[in-house]
Amino acid sequence: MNGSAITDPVSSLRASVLVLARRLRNQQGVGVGDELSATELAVLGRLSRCGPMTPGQLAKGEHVQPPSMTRIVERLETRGLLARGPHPTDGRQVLVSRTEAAGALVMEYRAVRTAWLARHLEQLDSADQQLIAAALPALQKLAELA
Amino acid sequence: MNGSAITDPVSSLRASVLVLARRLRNQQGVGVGDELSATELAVLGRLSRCGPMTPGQLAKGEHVQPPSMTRIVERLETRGLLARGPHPTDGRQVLVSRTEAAGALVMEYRAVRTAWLARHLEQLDSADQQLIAAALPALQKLAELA
DNA sequence: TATTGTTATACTCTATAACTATA
DNA sequence: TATAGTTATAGAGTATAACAATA
Repeated sequence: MNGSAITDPVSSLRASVLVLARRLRNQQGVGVGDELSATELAVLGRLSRCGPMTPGQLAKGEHVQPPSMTRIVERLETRGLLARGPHPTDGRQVLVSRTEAAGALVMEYRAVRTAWLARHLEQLDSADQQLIAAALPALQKLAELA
Repeated sequence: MNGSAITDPVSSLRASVLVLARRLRNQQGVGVGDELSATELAVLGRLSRCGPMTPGQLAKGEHVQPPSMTRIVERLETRGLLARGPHPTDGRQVLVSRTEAAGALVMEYRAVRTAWLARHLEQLDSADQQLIAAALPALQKLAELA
């Protein structure tokens, strides 16, 4: 009657992503001593993957505003998980890099959270698991689009 | 070198979901007069799809805690978008239902936000679009798992 | 005694606007 | 004058703990 007995695909994607993200956020810091938010973990992960970057690049990558990234970087620096250094050629910019201490912590966290998500993925039948796995690169592209 | 040049699938899913959700949240209320948050829209949408429900059922569905749902329901009631009524057989429970005013608003919002997401989906090549579409039911199941 | 919902409180995440410093 | 980053401020979203009412 209302036209959404079957929700349209885009709405379905939106709803699923919102719920999943909420659960991922609340799932954090289960057994690991130091608390690390979802975004903080994402930033450390990005630094691990891509090497030192400027706060601006990090902000673009995570799609947050620059002041938000300043905050995140600040907190991580306080905890000794990343270091701020000068940019070689541009005095305005800053180079943020992950510390060694962060390496171990990221691995620990990733294991815990990945386990949580993996546990849920395992509850799907293998066809569904494969569909999700197949769509991952596309989802990643979608998340990174301008 | 660090073992995550290729991020593992589960981490990739987590990262993409987090970024997408952030963007979906910030994308809200673009041209529509009344402001409606992502979760509020999700609740109204759920009521549209499933008919009147108790706050507890809504909380379970959206995977938020009961007090959070109380808040959301409160705000929506204040704006005349839903109504609280007595439960027919259990005096403790409450039946929440969408008002007619909400119907039009939901459609309007859905159009705006769906358009945003659709615009981004269109930037992917059609193979990627199909992969995402194919994975949607599985993602929905994943979001709904206990 | 268990369950449903609410109230009270606090914290995290993120944004916008204004400011500083360098290019 | 434009750009990178930061500071200051505010608001949205959600949680946990304690409480009330009904089963």
